Amino acid sequence: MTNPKTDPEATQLADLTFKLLANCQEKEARLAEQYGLTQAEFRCLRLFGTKEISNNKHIAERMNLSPSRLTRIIDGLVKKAYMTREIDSDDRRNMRVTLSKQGTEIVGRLNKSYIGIHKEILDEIDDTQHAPLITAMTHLLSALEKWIAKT
Amino acid sequence: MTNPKTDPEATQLADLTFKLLANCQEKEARLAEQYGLTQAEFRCLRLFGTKEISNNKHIAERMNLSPSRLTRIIDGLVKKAYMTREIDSDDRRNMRVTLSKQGTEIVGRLNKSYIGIHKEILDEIDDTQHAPLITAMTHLLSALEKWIAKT
DNA sequence: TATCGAATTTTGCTCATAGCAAATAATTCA
DNA sequence: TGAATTATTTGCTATGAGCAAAATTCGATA
Repeated sequence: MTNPKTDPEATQLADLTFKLLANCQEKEARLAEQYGLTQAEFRCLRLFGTKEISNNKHIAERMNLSPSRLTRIIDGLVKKAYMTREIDSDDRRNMRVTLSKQGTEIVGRLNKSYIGIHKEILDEIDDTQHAPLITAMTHLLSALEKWIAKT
Repeated sequence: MTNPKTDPEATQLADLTFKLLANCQEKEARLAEQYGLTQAEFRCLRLFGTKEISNNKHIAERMNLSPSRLTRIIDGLVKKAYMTREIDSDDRRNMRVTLSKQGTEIVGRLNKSYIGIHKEILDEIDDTQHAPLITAMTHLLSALEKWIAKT
């Protein structure tokens, strides 16, 4: 194993992810604002996608937030009429959370914008680099997930 | 130009950056906690590096935060004895912010850890993929910065 | 040189974000 | 049935962050 202190690749990667993090945060903040959403609401809607995820707790786990926090985020989305909340008749402890008509509509537009941004970004990069970029980042993501899991 | 609605590369990239963002945030949060720092303090120290950046306002701009917020972040770092703050004799309006001895020491350890994590991540990825990963991500970062600048 | 305007930091206030613990309601199991 | 468990919500509290005003200093100009 080489000396970690002077490993130039690891140093470069560290620098890249640090800067990417800041820039991606900025990107999401701007997009959320365009749609009149808070960042948490944005994340929640995008994570929700079109699939119906049953309960509060499940979404909270996926978003890495406490259930109580999630209650209030969904409060906001219900107030904005993007989501509806009703008692699950199979298990009356659960709240069945679903997208409203306006909800699916905005998620559609929002995903289109989000993808559009990445299309613009890809346009700035040489075509031959697209596939390597995707595979490289897929590897990076899975390695990162592994690192987080083992901590 | 192809149809953005169904562009599979842009869709994949969108998904990847969305997930990477969440995971990188988590990674930074854990590392900051290990060192008894808040995330803002962590970012500030890492951005500061070993170089001496003169004033409050300059750091605030780099960190994309308001000067008043920065004042309090540096308050914390001064309280933890990682930084010192003194009036700039050239322009007495400025506060000259510098790392203390313990500050340089912790920044060194912290950078080493940060790089170490990325070394662990690289270890999970095939050697031949390292260089492509770095170049691809460099392109991604510059394209992303360009997108943000033009918004 | 005296004064007015601009720049830098700090402080007080306010609001958003987020978790914890208690309360409530519903289910499961002994 | 009754005790333990699970899901959600509510009250409280702490932290994160910006805005506006105050204090200090600098610079330019009349």
